[in-house]
Amino acid sequence: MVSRKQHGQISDCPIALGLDSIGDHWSLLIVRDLLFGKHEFREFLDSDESISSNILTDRLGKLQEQGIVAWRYHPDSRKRKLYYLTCKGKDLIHVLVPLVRWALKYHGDEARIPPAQQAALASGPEGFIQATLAALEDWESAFEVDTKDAATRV
Amino acid sequence: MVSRKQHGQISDCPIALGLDSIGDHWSLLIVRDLLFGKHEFREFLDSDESISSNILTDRLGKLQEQGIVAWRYHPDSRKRKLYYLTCKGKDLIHVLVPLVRWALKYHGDEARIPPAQQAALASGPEGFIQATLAALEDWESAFEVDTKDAATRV
DNA sequence: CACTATACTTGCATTATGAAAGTAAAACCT
DNA sequence: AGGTTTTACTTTCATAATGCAAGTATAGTG
Repeated sequence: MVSRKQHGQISDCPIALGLDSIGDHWSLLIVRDLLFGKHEFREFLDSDESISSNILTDRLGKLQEQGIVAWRYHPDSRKRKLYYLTCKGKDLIHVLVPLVRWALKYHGDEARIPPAQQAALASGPEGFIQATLAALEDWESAFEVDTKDAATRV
Repeated sequence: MVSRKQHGQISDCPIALGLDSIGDHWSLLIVRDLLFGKHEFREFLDSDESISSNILTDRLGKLQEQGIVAWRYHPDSRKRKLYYLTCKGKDLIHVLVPLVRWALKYHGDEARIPPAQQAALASGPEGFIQATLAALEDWESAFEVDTKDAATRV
């Protein structure tokens, strides 16, 4: 195990509490992948940011501990796991979208958005959120996961 | 100098770019302090999270490099610096507020909010943002800082 | 001109990170 | 059935970031 504490519950400020959950370099990027259609270990490894497998394992574990991520076996194979966001995890879209808007406003020249999201984004922040969550719900019913139960399967 | 690169520009995803600016344990907490009336080195040191002075120096430097924070001397003394948020920095309130809402929703039992913010928060997210920014602007005109110029004074 | 306050810096021990290689179990392939 | 491949991790080890304590430089104070 690489590590188990993040920042270590240093204050009762909600911002500090929030950062304690997702305020590291990788957690929000994994949440992003999960929001936009990636669900397997290998898919996260293959993202542009090229996370190491040990860090990915660690962060997936922490996100599960916090009830942000859960998983089930792939229906076709017990050697594949399908990770997905719980309600708590999906709610982070309301943090991610303002972050994207800020980054586009001030670093828009360096930023590039995958074509798949371009269209949804054109409909404004609210439309983008609705479209993204609707796509996730399609996936959830296709794979029969219920994001109401935040329980971690071990 | 403790460090100069954060994550190191690993992809052109706006989320990764945003995290590169503020995705560490301390930067957003400093921005929070600056949003809510703290302006001096010692005040940041005295926050509940008890940041180390070397880390504080480092992060203030990085935030200045990125045009999120600037400073001027205290009118009463050239040995005191007054740090303040640029427009780019103040805009992060639109990221912080959703983060607070998320944390309150899922960690509300552990969270505690200073009385000063309780009232403003009661008027809803938009009212809170307006009240916070209005208070900042009062400070800015009292100390004659112009947050339109993001230039770093050295 | 000593004394204090502010804003850092430095040194050093501890902890986190990252790249590469290794492993265990399931599935697939003659 | 037995070897190979795939998936999801673990382990190892070098490097980088962090955190505490102590030190320094400069401005202002008595």
